Amino acid sequence: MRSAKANRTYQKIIDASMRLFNKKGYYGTSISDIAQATHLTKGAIYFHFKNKDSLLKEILNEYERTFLDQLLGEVQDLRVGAMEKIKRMLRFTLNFPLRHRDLCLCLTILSAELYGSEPKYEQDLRRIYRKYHKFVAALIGEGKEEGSVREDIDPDLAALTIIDAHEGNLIQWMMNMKRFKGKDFAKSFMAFLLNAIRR
Amino acid sequence: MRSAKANRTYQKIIDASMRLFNKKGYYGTSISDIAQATHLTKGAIYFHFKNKDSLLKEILNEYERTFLDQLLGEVQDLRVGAMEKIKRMLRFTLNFPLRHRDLCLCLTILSAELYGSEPKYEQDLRRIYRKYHKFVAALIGEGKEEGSVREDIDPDLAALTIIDAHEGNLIQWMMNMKRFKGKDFAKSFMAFLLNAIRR
Amino acid sequence: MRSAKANRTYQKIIDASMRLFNKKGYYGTSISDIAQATHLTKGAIYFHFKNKDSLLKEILNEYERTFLDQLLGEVQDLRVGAMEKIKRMLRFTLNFPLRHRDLCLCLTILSAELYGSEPKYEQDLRRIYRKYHKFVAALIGEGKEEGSVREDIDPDLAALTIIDAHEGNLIQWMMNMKRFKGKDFAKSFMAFLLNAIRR
Amino acid sequence: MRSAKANRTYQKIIDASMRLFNKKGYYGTSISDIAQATHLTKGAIYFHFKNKDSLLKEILNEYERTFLDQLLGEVQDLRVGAMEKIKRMLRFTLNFPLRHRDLCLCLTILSAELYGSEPKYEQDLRRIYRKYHKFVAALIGEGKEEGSVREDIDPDLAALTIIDAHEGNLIQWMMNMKRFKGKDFAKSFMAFLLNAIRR
DNA sequence: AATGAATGAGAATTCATTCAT
DNA sequence: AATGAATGAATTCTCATTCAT
Repeated sequence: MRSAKANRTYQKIIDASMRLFNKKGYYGTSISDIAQATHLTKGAIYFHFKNKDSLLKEILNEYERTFLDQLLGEVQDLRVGAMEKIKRMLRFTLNFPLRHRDLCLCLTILSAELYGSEPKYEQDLRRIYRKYHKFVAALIGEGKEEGSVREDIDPDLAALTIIDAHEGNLIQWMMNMKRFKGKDFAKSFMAFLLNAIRR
Repeated sequence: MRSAKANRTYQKIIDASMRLFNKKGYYGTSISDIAQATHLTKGAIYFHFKNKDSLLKEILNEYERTFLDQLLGEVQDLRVGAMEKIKRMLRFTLNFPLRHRDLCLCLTILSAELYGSEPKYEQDLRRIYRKYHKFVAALIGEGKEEGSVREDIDPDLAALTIIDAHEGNLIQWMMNMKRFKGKDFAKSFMAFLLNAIRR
Repeated sequence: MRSAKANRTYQKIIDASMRLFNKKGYYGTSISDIAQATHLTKGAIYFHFKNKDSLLKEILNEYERTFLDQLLGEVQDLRVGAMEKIKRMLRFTLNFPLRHRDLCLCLTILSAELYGSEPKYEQDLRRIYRKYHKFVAALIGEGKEEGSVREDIDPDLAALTIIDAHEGNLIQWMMNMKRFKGKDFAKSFMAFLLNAIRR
Repeated sequence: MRSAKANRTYQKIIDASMRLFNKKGYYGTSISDIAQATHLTKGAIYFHFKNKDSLLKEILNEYERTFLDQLLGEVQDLRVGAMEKIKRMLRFTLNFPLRHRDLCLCLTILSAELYGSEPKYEQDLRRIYRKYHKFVAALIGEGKEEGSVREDIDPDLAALTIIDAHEGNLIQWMMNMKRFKGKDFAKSFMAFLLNAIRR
């Protein structure tokens, strides 16, 4: 059982790392950078994390816990129609970056930077995306059966497209942060997607 | 005026760099890697490129020339309706990665990896995206005037969404290359976007 | 506050650097050379010094502290005549290289090698020489007022000449180390200079 | 027999090299720098000079020819008293840098930078200085016999001191170029030296 | 007489990681 | 729980030199 102090330090390191990974990328961020940002020494960081990799994996885990598992928990077992679930899913997905900006950008950036680079990261990333994709595709499938989603939509490909769009959205949002407000962005985006699939 | 031999070597370096940046990211790729991949020495790379930065900038330039300028050239002055232009724009955009896979992925990866990291790249990236965005937004605007695009669509945000989606699409495509064919992906994606905006 | 161990290592690096700079010049000496000479790794050198430049600057500082400030401290406020001060100044100056051989040669070599090359060093070198020159010129001025120094001597130019002579002396001493003893050299040199200015 | 054009290029390279060695030192100057300064390619430089070493040696030779041999030729066989010869020697020596600034500084800088660094340069430098020293010492010896030079002067050490002073003088002159005029400098210096040895 | 492409060794510097304290 | 010193391998980049043309 870790002490409260240790826990605080641990989270401080995670938070600083996310911010730095967003700003400078994974390879662009050194342990020294993280040490400086947390007012700790490099040694201290190695006390809390086995190595740079494990820092990354913890961030991926945090994403899975706070985004994916949360999303599934909130939507999956609702006793409402499929289209309503889809709307809630989109709302959750689009609101998430507003509350967890760093975590969210971090995942997007890391997937672009690390995907393909080394199998050790690939596996984790793939697992997360598969889980996400499977869930979205299932919802769209339900929608088709229910008749609220257009017939010519392939659930697999549509799910992929929605996730893609959301990913790219984050990248563009990051690049245009000063020009558009997150709320407007999210609203326009949601309407856009609903138009696309709704019968 | 560069000699034919120099030109060949130059392009060989650019090509290998794109492939490597895609696979391992910009920071993850060393000049040594590029030297090995091209069967040249590190010194030879530095004969053709001032430094690693300029290698990157040349790739960005190449993207601007082969994708953006080409797209603008082909679509802008057509004597057809706005919706037809939008369709051609989407077709060009979606076909492009099939013919220029490395260049295209490279841009996506680099924008995610480098954006925000260092102002020197930011400027170039921003310039390219602005140009792209301005063009797409103008087309959608034309479509609204013409009456072929839904009235509740904001051209600026919709353009952004289309570009986003396309970006994210590439990331996902990269991660799912083995599961879906590029052609199917593109087709599904195009239908999706047209549904979203068409009146 | 640096630990005792760090201080020892720090000084070991400074000492080795001076010896190597004397033997091979600043540009001729690599960090690898210094690492080998100190039985440390290159990384360890960079732990103690930001870069090669700062190593150099520390040596210049050390010269200022151990030679110039010491000299000023010992001579400036003596309650004796100007000519006596001049003699003591010369004695101090001429004895200094016998006790601080490396430091002294190092300064001479670095000034010849680096002067004009890069403004970053120029500033420091100039500061040190100005301070030295100002002090010597003042002493000679006092001597003139006192009547013990020839009237046709211009303090500024004479000070410069004395400093020059001393500098050149070191270069030649270095080149003739085996032929002349430092003591004889210094003695002859002192007589020479006194003859030159004494009324 | 080299063509006129080749000779011109050759000299252009030598001149540029001297200027650059003065400004950035021997190790600080690259063949690329020289190529740029001469508007030639590196290859062209290697056509005229075997390597960087031989460039240096040619400069040392030029110094020996234009300074030393000239000085000996002008003074050695004069049918005048020793003190007069000494005066002429000093005048020649002190005027030389005014007419051959680059060559002169070059020698000083190279001796400081290279002496001790590598035997191959040491030899040449030592030869030149020995020849110079031998000549000056002989003159002072003659002066003593003639009775115009103080009895307590040791010719060997005095010669060394004069050469030293002149060397250091150049370094200081270089560092103070803007503050003192060469002419004044030389005059003050000559008076200084004559005072020192004259009976 | 000169160019331009390329080599290969070595330079400065960074950085993940270790470990005694 | 954390520090500070050190390692060693990798990285970007420079540079003297070569050689076919």
